Amino acid sequence: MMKKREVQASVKDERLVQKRRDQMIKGAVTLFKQKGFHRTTTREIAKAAGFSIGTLYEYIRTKEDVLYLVCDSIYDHVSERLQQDLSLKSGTLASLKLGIANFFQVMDEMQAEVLVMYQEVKSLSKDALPYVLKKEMEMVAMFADLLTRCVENGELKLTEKQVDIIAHNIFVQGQMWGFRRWALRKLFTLEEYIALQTEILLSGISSEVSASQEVPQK
Amino acid sequence: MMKKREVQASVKDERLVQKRRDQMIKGAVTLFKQKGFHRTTTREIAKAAGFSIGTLYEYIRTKEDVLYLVCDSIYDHVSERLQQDLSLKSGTLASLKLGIANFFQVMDEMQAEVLVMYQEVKSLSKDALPYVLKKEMEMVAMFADLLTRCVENGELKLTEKQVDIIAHNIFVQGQMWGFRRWALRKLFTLEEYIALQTEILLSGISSEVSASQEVPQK
Amino acid sequence: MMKKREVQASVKDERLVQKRRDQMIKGAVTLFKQKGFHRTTTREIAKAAGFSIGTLYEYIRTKEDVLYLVCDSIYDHVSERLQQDLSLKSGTLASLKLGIANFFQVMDEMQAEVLVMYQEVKSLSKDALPYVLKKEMEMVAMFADLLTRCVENGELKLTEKQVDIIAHNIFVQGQMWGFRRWALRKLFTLEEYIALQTEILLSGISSEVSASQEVPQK
Amino acid sequence: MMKKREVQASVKDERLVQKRRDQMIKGAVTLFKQKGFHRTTTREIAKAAGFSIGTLYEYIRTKEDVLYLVCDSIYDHVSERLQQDLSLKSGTLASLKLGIANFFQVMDEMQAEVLVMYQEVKSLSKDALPYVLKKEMEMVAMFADLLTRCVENGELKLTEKQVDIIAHNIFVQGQMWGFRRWALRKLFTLEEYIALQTEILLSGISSEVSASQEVPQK
DNA sequence: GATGAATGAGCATTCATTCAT
DNA sequence: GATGAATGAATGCTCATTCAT
Repeated sequence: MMKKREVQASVKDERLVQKRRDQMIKGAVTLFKQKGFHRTTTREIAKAAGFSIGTLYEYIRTKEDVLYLVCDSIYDHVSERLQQDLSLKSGTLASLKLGIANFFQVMDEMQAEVLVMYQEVKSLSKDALPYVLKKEMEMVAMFADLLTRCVENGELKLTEKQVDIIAHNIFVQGQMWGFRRWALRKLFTLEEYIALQTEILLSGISSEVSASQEVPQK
Repeated sequence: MMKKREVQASVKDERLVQKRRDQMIKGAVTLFKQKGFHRTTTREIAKAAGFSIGTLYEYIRTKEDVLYLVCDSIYDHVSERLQQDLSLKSGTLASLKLGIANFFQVMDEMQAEVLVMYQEVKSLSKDALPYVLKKEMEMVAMFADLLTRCVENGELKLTEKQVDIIAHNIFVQGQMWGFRRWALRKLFTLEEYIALQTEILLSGISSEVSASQEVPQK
Repeated sequence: MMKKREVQASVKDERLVQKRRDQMIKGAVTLFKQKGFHRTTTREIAKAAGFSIGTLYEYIRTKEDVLYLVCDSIYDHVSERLQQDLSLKSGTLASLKLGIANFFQVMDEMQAEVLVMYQEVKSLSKDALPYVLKKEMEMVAMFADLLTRCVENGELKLTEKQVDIIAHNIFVQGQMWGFRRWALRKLFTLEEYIALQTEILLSGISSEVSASQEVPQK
Repeated sequence: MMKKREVQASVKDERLVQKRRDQMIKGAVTLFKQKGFHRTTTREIAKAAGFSIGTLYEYIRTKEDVLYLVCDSIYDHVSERLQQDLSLKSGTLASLKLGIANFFQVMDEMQAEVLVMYQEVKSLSKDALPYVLKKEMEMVAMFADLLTRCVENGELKLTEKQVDIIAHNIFVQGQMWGFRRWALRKLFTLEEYIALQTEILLSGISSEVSASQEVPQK
């Protein structure tokens, strides 16, 4: 796990800093969702967080810090959820399916946050960007690990490269649901989407027989 | 095909308008790539396009018009390329593979433009956004058509829903190469990426025997 | 009569200059009425006049020239109308009444133009302003002359100062009808206004008996 | 009395808002006098008021707000002065004369402000204009009241319409002194002007014998 | 003589950031 | 620690004027 990039605060009391930042992040996410990072003013963030503009600047140095804090917080939430699901599973096909399903579920729940993050990361300074990108790689790596364990267990037959690309695909298809929900919702429910993607993903890969009969035919 | 949303120009000469807008788009893409839409000033756009700020505003009404013009131009380029590839092909597996490969190729070539577009669309007004999103759906539909023809020819066995989701997947995996090249490049060349994705896509789907022997083993 | 302040034109043909300027003034008055001088652009003036912005500048040097031309033209019209009425009349009370009535009538007809002029004169340069103000004094002087002739004829008994102030009053009350028509119209018709003002003006001044029976009692 | 149209301020402290706006109005009047509303920039207003452009916008929303504030303030001053004079007087001829004299005096003192207002009101938005015009009607109404009381007391013999028109005349003659001082000053002192106008006004109207002996013969 | 594309100084307004209270 | 008034650089956009065709 990486060392956190520090955002400097004037206030000393660590507990207070955390509390204020949580308020700040909560307010900022709502605003960024609505209007994006650039169209949101620091005053609005302060107001949404429930304190004055002066106080806001006691806990951050620049507006960009808020974006970083938001991105960091989102990743923490998603990572945490994933870790719970993934780390404990043995390398079985069933656990893989569950992991994927849960990931898509998280992406659905945090859709707004994830959307915000992907549209605004590029606004992060050269300083913060790599940190955030590395976080993303960590999440892809979790899926790669899961797949690798399945391969080791003989449940899947994949080359290393295939493991990598499929891990990426899972991750991207999860994001896709968050990103393109406006289009996909017209075609599928989340459950259908999960079932279809899982089936396609595994159909050519698993040692099992094709699972096509599992696809819900709405 | 949709009717184009018009961007109003003060200048009457249509040929000149086209020329100046091309200069403008070219300059703007470069700048948006570097700094994003919001951090780019209209003055910078004018300068990059090779004319004065006053002249810029002879060809657009607002800064957002530039973004719209950029997005529109990107879609036109990509669509055009796709149409060439896709429309002429008969519904054979070979033609599908070619179509996918070409799409990924376009995404690689236009990576910067596509990246710009995806990070900035949300900055479009409520007026322009649906137009751009519809363009995207058109492109997904091209793949869906292609797949449907393969199904009709008996080369693939897919339900309608599967056609839809796979069309989306192809599209998103193309974008993924554009978006996440920074990560993927460390793992694959474009050719490998194309080969791997194609294989995974078709392995569980086609009526043929698994095509695993085609995967390049670098 | 003053020498006209010249507005320089690039075009030589005097007849053409006059024609184009008439178009220009007509268009400009309409626009100034609607939006005032400052909110009207030279492009709009050119368009309203029926030619291009380039052509506009063949006949004037600056935007302010248009305002001067407009003001000058309005004064010419009003002066001309007044001169017809006033100069020919002998110094009788009846002729005075007629003169006043006609002036108020003109002010009613040219209300828009006069309104424009009074709200925009201050925008004239230090160069043009005195010229326009002198025009105004000339018009006041016409009334003073008329009154003086009445005094000489024994129809009125007035000191010189009284002549001056009454001339001003007549002029200002005429303008008042133009300026404050929005308020006055709710109270009086033009005819009533003329009758009332005339009566008030003359009641304390003329050698006759009070003319109160002339007041229309609507 | 009308409800005030509110001009929104970001600053909360009402006392400070009033103080800053007073500074602002004072600076703005000076500038508008010199160059008119349109030729005055917001930066100049801020500077004249003694603070930065940013601070200016903490107390107004748009440049037009400054104009409105100026107009409003002028009316308040004039109204206040008038109210003191007019409201307390019984309906005697002497009090009427005093009222008129005081009004002309105010117009002389506030000449610059009044001039500014009359040349710039038309620049007010459709929102603010009616408010300002109504203020004007209120002032005319004060004179009408005064005249009516004189009629009731038998000091004047006037029809209702005559009351209305004379109230308007008084008001306009007051403004005339402010507006046309450049011309009138050559002919009269303020005192002479007041005396002459009062005499003319009352000579045909009052129940007294003509007051011509009161005219100052400078 | 007429046209209209090009120019760029100028302007209103915003907003991140600071700092005295 | 909290507040919010003050700041002024920065920005989108306008428009009078010019000049090559």
